[in-house]
Amino acid sequence: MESSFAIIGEPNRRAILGLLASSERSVGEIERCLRMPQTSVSKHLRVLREAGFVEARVEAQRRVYRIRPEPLREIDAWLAPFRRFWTARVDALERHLDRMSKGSKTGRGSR
Amino acid sequence: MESSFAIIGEPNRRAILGLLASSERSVGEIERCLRMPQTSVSKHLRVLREAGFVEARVEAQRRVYRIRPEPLREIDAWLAPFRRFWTARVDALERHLDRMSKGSKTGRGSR
DNA sequence: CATTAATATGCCTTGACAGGCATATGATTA
DNA sequence: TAATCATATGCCTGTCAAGGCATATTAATG
Repeated sequence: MESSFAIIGEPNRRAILGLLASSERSVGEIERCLRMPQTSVSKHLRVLREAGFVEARVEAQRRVYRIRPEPLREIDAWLAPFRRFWTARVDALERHLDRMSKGSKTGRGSR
Repeated sequence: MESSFAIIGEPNRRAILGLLASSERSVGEIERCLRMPQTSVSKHLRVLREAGFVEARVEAQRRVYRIRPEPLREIDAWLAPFRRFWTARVDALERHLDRMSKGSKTGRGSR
């Protein structure tokens, strides 16, 4: 399961990440929120953990999972070259860039 | 092959999209640039096309493919709730937001 | 019309992985 | 220590999709 991209291809995994986006949760909480079998949650969490999307803090018998941004950032970065397709308010400009090719260093801090 | 996320899970597909990000290309050009069998390119393009990532213009015997932004935008949108994890320069602010919840419109960029 | 170029499609095999179930591990409390 | 809660792991099975290969389709050109 190499790439970060493949990891978020799985809907349940996205759901888990979505949940954790708002705040950290224990496995049991995730299980209940998403109504998915505990064993399944644990497995997905393992994948997410090994890919660096989440990390766990041990708290008594439970493990509280939280987001780790790096892989998501990587994905965000990959999207960069495409942003001009919807960021460019001026259509003409976009068309222009299209044939002038490489000029993708669109300086201006977008985000 | 439902979701847009699953689509970009495939490395070759990302490569194709990456190529098209700079400018539109024919199947043959993609084939040569990426050194991947034509039949494979065509299949991936089909998947990308059906998922709305690309569209083709017919030009004589060749089909020139170009990016269609929508699905990529969808992915970009999905990332939104996570951006605060790396956008927040001030750690304290982030912690704060964590319990104050929604306030993610972090507009103002310095630098 | 025959040939060649450009692209698409069908079939087949193989490998990955999600889901279900049972069970193991580890920590807690009585 | 036994019983229980919380989480992880192992095995098995079905599914689905990528890659290879041959071939079909469509357009251009001689």
